Amino acid sequence: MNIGEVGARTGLPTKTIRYYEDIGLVRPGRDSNGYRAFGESECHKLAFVARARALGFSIQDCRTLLALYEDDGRASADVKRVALEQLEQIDRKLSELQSMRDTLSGLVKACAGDNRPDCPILNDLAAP
Amino acid sequence: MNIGEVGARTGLPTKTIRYYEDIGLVRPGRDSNGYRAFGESECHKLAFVARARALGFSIQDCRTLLALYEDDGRASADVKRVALEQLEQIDRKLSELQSMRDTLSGLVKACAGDNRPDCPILNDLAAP
DNA sequence: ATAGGGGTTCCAGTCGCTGGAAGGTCAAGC
DNA sequence: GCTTGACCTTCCAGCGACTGGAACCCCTAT
Repeated sequence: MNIGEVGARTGLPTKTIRYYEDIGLVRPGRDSNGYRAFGESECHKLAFVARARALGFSIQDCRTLLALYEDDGRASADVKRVALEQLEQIDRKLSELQSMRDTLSGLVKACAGDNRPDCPILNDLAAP
Repeated sequence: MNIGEVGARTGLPTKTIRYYEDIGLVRPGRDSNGYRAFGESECHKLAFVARARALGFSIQDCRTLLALYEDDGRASADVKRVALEQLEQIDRKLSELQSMRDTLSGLVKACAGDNRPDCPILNDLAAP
């Protein structure tokens, strides 16, 4: 399978797939013409990574998850721990964003948005 | 005022302040010994930027907001537009994170987290 | 023979810092 | 006067996870 087809199947840009090879996430073979040759399993791994990335897991987490996935003797607790940490990370980010949103939306509401210079948004940034 | 005091006043690391000078956000003078010399207004600008950054505005947005702040003839509509775009950005990010959270928390709940290898999280990543 | 659509490599840039090395400056204490 | 330590300076490199572009090779169809 060429890189283009893998991209089409996984939804990953070819650039990203090459990058994933660069950093050792996958190790496709090579055709005699120098083209990367992906087997089903490499393609599957990439799809796995694509889904993990879509859940916000870091590349390092993806490495860990892939290793666990390929380890028949894994404990699901190990997977769960990684996932829980990611969930906590998301929650931290969510609450940070939510508090930004609260502040900003208050300021936006307070701003007339007309052609006069008076502006509560700038006032707040200048001295909250 | 030396960079250290500006850092203490604004809460910004000195590294960041030097970086902000590098990219032209502020233009402190220099003492005869080569040290940066910040006046009240430069320090105030940095505090302004620090607060804008804390609301998630990009450096480019900060430039725009600073310029508007310093323009007595601005229209508050121009400020509001920048803020509204940022609010929308935050909302997009929030909903993306929320949907990650939903998926991930469902998977985490479904995972026993014991020492057996069977794991819904990995199953989902492998084929959702 | 040529055109196009694959593929390859390598290098640089993104964003917003952050770390570290190598060195100059200043105030306090001995 | 000398040392110590905290400050300051510059410059260069690296983070994460790609992304863009240049320059080139390969394959197929017309």
